Amino acid sequence: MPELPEVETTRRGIEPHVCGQRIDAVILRDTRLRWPISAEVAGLAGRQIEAVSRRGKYLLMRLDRGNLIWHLGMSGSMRILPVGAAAQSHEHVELQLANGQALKFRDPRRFGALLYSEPDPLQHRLLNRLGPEPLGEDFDTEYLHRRCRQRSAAIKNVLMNSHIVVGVGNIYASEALFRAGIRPTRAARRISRARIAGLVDAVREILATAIELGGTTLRDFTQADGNPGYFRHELQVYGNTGECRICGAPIKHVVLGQRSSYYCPECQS
DNA sequence: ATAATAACCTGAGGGC
DNA sequence: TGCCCTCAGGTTATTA
Repeated sequence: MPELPEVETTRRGIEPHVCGQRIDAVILRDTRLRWPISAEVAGLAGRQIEAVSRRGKYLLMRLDRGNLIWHLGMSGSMRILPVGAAAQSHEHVELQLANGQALKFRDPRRFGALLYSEPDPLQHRLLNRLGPEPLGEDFDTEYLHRRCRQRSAAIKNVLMNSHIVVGVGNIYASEALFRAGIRPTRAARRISRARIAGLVDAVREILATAIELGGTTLRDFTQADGNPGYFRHELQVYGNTGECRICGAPIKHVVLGQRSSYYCPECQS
């Protein structure tokens, strides 16, 4: 479920509650995530959480010794609730903190992950080859144009490739391409530099706005306080089985790289 | 190296 | 009500 805006929303939601807190207890109800949760995680009681950051769709917690690397997968979410609150279904991990609050990780499909890394988590094999942050300076026209230049793959698949740029998932890829006026099926190498420039702007604007609105809630995503994200109301094409909000043409639905994709055949070429 | 495909898992919703 | 099917915000591993 969560793309960059949802992960950033989660980060901002939990940070004030967990930063500087000692972990009193770790409760592992189900360790069968994308990768099994290692025994080291079970022994983290007594450590202190010093910082919560994000790299792409990964949430990183720096402890006084070691680091936690979280991924929300397709259906993961985090909540802050008082210690003792009844556990929901699929609430696989709970960190009970010295302030009486608990960080709860819920993930019905278990595509998420919780990894422990003693060294710098950015050097972890899952993170060390990620592309630039879309809201950072390294993601610019020159960069994206270079990465697209030789590629015959559809631009939407390129945008969703975390080794090219992180954080852009199925919803925001469709929305950014609509905003940029580019069909998701277009071969990346067939897009002019000028239109790539527009795409870079579109990606940045869409993601920034989505963060401001607390992400997109379609089904089960919630912010850490339980509220939904409100970007859903801003969606132009994703999940739109009706007409283009700009020109009225019927929105097209195609499958690209096994993922549903939506575009306006009039506004996007 | 790049591109396409299968795989991981549960739940919701539609059709019958 | 219940069964069967399809689909869902992600990513890795495997194969051409």
